[in-house]
Amino acid sequence: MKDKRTAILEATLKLISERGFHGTSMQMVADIAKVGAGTIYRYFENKEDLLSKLYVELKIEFSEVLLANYDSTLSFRGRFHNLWKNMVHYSIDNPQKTAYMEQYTNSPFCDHTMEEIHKKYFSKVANFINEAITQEVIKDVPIDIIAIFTFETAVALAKKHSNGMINLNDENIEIAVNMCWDALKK
Amino acid sequence: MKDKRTAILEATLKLISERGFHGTSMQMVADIAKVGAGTIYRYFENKEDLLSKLYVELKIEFSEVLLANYDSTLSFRGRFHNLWKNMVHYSIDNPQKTAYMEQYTNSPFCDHTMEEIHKKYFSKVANFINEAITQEVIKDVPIDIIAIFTFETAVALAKKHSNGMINLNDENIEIAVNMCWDALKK
Amino acid sequence: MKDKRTAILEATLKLISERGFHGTSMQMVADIAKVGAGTIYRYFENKEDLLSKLYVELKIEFSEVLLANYDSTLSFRGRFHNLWKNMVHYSIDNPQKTAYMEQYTNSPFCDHTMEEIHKKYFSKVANFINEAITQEVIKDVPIDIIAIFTFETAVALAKKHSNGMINLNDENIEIAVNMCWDALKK
Amino acid sequence: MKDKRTAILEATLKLISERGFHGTSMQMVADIAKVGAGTIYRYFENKEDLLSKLYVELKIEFSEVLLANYDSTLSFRGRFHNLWKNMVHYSIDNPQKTAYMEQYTNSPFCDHTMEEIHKKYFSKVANFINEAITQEVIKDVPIDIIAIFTFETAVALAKKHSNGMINLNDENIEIAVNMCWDALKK
DNA sequence: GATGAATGAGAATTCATTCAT
DNA sequence: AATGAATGAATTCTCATTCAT
Repeated sequence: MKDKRTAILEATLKLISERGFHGTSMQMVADIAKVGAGTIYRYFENKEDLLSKLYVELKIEFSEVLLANYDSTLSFRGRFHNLWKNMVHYSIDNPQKTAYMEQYTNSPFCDHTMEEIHKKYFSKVANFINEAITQEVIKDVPIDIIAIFTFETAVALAKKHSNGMINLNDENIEIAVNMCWDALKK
Repeated sequence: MKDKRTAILEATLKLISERGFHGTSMQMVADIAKVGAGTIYRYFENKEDLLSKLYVELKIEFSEVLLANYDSTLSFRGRFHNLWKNMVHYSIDNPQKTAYMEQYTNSPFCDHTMEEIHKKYFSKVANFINEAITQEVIKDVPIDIIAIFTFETAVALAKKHSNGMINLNDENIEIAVNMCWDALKK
Repeated sequence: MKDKRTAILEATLKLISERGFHGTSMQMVADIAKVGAGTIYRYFENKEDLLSKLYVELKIEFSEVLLANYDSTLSFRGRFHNLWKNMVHYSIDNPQKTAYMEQYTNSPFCDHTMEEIHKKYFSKVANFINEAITQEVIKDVPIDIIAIFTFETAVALAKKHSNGMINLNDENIEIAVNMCWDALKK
Repeated sequence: MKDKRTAILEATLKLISERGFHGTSMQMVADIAKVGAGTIYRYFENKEDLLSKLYVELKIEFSEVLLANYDSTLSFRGRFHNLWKNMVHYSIDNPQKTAYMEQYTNSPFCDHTMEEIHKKYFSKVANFINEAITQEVIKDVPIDIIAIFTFETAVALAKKHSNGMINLNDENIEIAVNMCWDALKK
């Protein structure tokens, strides 16, 4: 059954986003998932594999959300606004998933295999950016620098929102997306 | 002696930046610091305290570096450029310290106590930003949003440089600082 | 079906002779036997029972081989030579079975129940020995001491051969059987 | 302190000779040794290392006992009798140690590293045997075959004695040592 | 102050066995 | 009869922390 696998992944997400890798034992995952401890190992090779599989699933989901309402009839600016807002809304609406992905990225589990996966699932976004560069709508700078001014800022904002440090209401989102666009546009 | 305390902090920095919280035991710290395992507990209450104290020291050092060449006769833009470049250069030159701070920030150890400390040591920078807002040189937006477009971008860039994903040469730094400024300026 | 039972016993023999009791899980046995894990428990009560049943079957086979070419027209010496060589050849030709039996004998599984079985299946050999004692061809000593100078030496030789420590060619076998006989003969 | 190390080794010997490798957990060893579970790992790398170190210590002790009363003024036959009786008496007097060594030898832990150790500590015995061969007192056969007719028989006898299958009184020992000698002598 | 041997709770993982299908 | 997913007790081993020296 897919049920148990899903329950395990959900328990892992919940626990790790709240307590960190450190503070989450396989037993805890099993308990929250209402599953025997050994059952986890029927679906995942070991703890590292569990964390990695969860990360990949979340990244895929995230990448799909970004382009949910992609509309090629819009201006680049309009498309960028949509993309960026999707990112922020997802991050706000899914604080656990966001926290998990951030934590995973900054952990020794996240090796170079993961970068491949990252690139694979974000290729559509990369295409959009490259097109905008070619059309001279945004600055002609390395795409990784562009990424920082889009992804990292969006995620960081959502994180501060979840922390309660910022109130990301519509007004503030509008401010932020415009700051992003100012940074990128030619 | 201050010596042992310093040796412990340095060993902690080295080990954790290379192996993560997970992979660093108190025994390892003691060995690298050439100190008995029990000695750590004369200077720090426990592991969490050690990690936290190290974080605070690094944050203070970092905050002091930022304003190293602060020159009130320069334009806001010029002062911002200096500030931002200090940040990037420090991050590039001190990859272990940067890695440590990032890791700590994304860990469950980093609770709200830390935010206070953060604010305390960055008050001078905050003053500079607020003055620029008042003088209508940069956008009038919450300071935490400003922070994201300055700190987070700078650190993220340095991290990608350390990873080898970007080559942060002078040209790229100039590009990035201008993107930052475009995001902020009115 | 007898098929599955046989497949399970063969898989057990193969695995345990190669990997030991320790290194052989019921799942491995099931996999090699191409049988569901639960199926083993239709034929054997539990792991211990499986190991014990296999041991008994091997001991029976072994005891039958010993007297394969028993020829009552031969001298005692001739009959002993045949018997002993059968033993050595069987041990050399069936290293897995020999390894299994040795391992089982030296394990806590092998309790006193097994000694009964041992005696039962080797009664014919015991009769032959006792007859030789009565006829004053071999020394009049307890049969268990005789057994050591026949069985144990044969098996130990075969084991050293399998290890590669001795090359049990025909010459060496002849040497050894004569040493045995010298030990026994009056 | 050597105390704890010794206590751990003694507990291991006792438990494993009674319950086997399988049936002996590190926790049991710790409990019997009256030591914390972690303490074992201060003295031994892991379970395998513990078992191996114990084996080596026992083999050394055993090899020393064999030649305890070696007297070069005696005939070869006399020296062999002493040697062999030492072996039997040690095996009878130390059933746990004997059981342990037997068990270890027949386990997957016992790899080829051990053979080196075996040869090292029994070199004096080997020298004695080789001398007897040179002097044409015993048969000129491979030393490993000689070894089987001395060591294996002695240990096997002692084991049967411990099992209660044989009563190894002085008479029976005399019988057995003579059988051995008959097997070896020219 | 400094040490490091000792501790034992807790971690990840395995595996014999069961039982619903 | 046969299966194999599920289980959870048991295992090995780690490591933060203590405390006698």
